[in-house]
Amino acid sequence: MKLSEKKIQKKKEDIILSAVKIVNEKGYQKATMEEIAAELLMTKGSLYYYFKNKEDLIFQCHEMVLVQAIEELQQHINVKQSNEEKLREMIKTHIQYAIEKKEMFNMIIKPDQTFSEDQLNPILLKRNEYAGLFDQVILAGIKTAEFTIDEPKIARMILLGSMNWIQQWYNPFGSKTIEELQQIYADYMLKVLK
Amino acid sequence: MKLSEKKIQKKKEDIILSAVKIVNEKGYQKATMEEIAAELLMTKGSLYYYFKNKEDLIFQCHEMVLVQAIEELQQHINVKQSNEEKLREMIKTHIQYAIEKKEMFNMIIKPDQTFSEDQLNPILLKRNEYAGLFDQVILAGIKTAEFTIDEPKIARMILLGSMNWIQQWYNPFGSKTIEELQQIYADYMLKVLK
DNA sequence: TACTTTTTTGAACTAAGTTTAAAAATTAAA
DNA sequence: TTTAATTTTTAAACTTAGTTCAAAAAAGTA
Repeated sequence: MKLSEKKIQKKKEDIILSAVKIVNEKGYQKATMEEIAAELLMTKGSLYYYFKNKEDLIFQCHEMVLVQAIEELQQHINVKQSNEEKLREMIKTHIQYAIEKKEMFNMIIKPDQTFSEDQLNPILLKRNEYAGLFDQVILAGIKTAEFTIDEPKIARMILLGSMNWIQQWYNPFGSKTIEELQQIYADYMLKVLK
Repeated sequence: MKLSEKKIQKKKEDIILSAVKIVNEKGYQKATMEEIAAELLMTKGSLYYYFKNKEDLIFQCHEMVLVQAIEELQQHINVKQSNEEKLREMIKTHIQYAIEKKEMFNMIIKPDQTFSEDQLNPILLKRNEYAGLFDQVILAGIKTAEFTIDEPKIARMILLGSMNWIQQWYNPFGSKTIEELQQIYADYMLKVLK
């Protein structure tokens, strides 16, 4: 009983990892069930033993990636001192994700293009959890007078929106390195908050 | 000759309008050729007499919408006086589009999720044309010392990115009206530029 | 009216997601 | 260790949406 459940769990994770890999390469639409299965030397039919359908599989990929991202952000909140410093680190982390996990990130930020009604709600909850970490730091910064701003929620959405946009134009061979972008964005975003 | 060409042109426009309508309602994926045709009391096969394939049809929808948007922006540049005022108006217009033409806007801002290599280039050119209008005003504002900023291109991408993001969370029944949002965004974005 | 060209159609084809009955592999029992 | 039960995988069939195509219908022309 216990053993076979672990085995099935392991298999699910393997499939999720394969799917994450292929979605990262090709995006949701072009990642076919066949290719995801082939990666593991299976046939696509087998995937339906573990997942209800493609949407369910990708949903669980989504969960895995977003949970990791939240954990990573959380660490930054715990470590740094001033709220400005915390936020700078969070901005850097977010930009890193936006650039390096582009396709998966895409599903996370625009879930409505991928998922249907019933899956959308838990996704939006997780996303709010992520955004809430930024809110925490912004509100704390307002309390300590590091930031002065009337609309913290909108400011946060400006922050995330502008950062999410980076992956639309970022070019690894462009004139700016990731580090430079992280620096510039952190600076400009703090101008909004101050 | 002339007459029949006009007739065919008219028909193409009808199809494009039908497609724009349905894409606006359902997004690219869920807008089927069948439904687009049915709207005009045709069968889907007929569409292929006028357009090479779905991508081509949607591409031409894209062109039509983006050309209109550029024209509208251009008018704001011509009318207003200071660069700050121009930019405020442009921001308001952009936000209006982002909210009211959500699905079509989506295709425009994330064309890589919809189009393939060969169609992508002309699309990116048009998009640059649109973005270029913002650059114009930002650079003019730097010259007149209305704005002080080292990275005008990145600032522009922050502007557009944060505005494009609005449609992800905007809710017509939420606590902020479009007009309030336009005002707040214009204010916050100018904090970045100043 | 008869002929030609344009437009539309409906059926067939393809590709990808999904279902399913049966085969294969694994596990448990005798 | 053989047999039976259960789990897992498969291959084929099915569905849906995009696409192609030959033929029919409609429109235009002489």
